[in-house]
Formats: sequence, structure tokens, C-alpha cells
Amino acid sequence: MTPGFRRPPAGFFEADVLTLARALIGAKLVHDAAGTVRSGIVVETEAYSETEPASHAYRGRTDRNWPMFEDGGMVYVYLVYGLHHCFNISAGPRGRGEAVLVRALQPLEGLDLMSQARKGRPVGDLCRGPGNLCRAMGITTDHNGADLRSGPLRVLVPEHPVPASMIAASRRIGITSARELEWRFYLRGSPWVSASRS
DNA sequence: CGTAAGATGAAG
DNA sequence: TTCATCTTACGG
Repeated sequence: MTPGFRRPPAGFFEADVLTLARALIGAKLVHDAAGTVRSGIVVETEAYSETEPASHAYRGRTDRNWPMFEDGGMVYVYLVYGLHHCFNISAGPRGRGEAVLVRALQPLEGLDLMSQARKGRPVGDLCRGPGNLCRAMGITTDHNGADLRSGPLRVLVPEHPVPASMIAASRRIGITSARELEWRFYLRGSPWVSASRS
């Protein structure tokens, strides 16, 4: 266990999705695979809920989105545009369709592996954007339905919480509905966050 | 069934 | 701005 980080307290992932999306900023995402370790600090997230139309959960549970409806802390990974994976963390209690999309990480460990997976892109781009981060971290649909508290993917929270004043909110990126909601959160001033689209 | 659109990324 | 690439979800 890395100094400065600890296992999340009980109930951490059962919080409502907006609370969790904020609480994940500054947390550490770790992937252990085949004796290798990759990790990074979460610097950008987005909340998605069954209550708004931009969410996969808006029209109820399906074969794809079912992890969103499971207990908080379950991994939801899906493929977008037939090319890129997106990594989400289920929030809230079982039966409620909510998840946090992780959009960017500050790379911490396993930079060599990440760089290899990302074809030698600059460090600043390794984990910038949801698809890029999955590629760098080696996250695929194989991880769909995994438990973040017991599997090869883990989340650790900082011992000293990120001050609320360091977390900024904005509109979500790349969606066509519910544009007005400011459900994207990022570490203020971080150079690792993804760029906005039009 | 057929098909349109998608929580993106990279190149031109 | 365009295109790669393919699954999902929805309509017929």
C-alpha cells in the first residue's frame, strides 16, 4: 500500500454519484496485472445518473449498462465508437443506475508500460481522455463487473483529502443531451486533464 | 432484421 | 474537419 493512500472507508462507493465523482478526485487508481503495476491519480471525472438522458442508465437496465445498477464500487467498462474503452465506477446502492466516468489520470507508476501501450506518446497524453487512460492502464471490457475492492483494479483514497476549493465543476464533454448540467469535476489547475470539445 | 448514433482519438 | 470501427438499442 502506497504511503499517503489508504483503502476507502466503508460506504465510500455507495455515496450518490455527484458526491463520489468529487471524492474520486485525488484518489489513486491501481492496476495489478501479471506482476506489473500501473497507477495514476484521478484528476478528472464525470457523473452519470439514471435521472438524466445523457446517461446509459436513463432507459433502465440493459445487457450493457447493468453494472451501473449494482452496488457502488463495481467496474463498468464499455466500448465507444467501436474503438475506445471507457472506465466507470458504479455509485450508489444496488438498484440505482449511477456511475462515475474517469476521464483523466496523472500517471504515477508503470510509466514504461503505459508509454509502450500508447505508442510513445508524450507523458502528458498517456492518460488524458477516457479512451487513452484505458489504453495506458490496460483496462478492457474484461474488467467489466469487477469489484474495485477485491480485484486487480483498486482505488485508494488520499490520507489528506483534496480541499473542496481545489475541485472545479463544468459541463460534461462529448454529450448531446443534458448539456447544462455541470457534472464534470477536475483538479483545478492540473495539466493532466483532458481538453474540452465543442 | 436494418440501421443510426455513440460518455473518442488522431490525423489532415 | 474527417474518419476509423463496431456494438447497442430501437424501430419496422
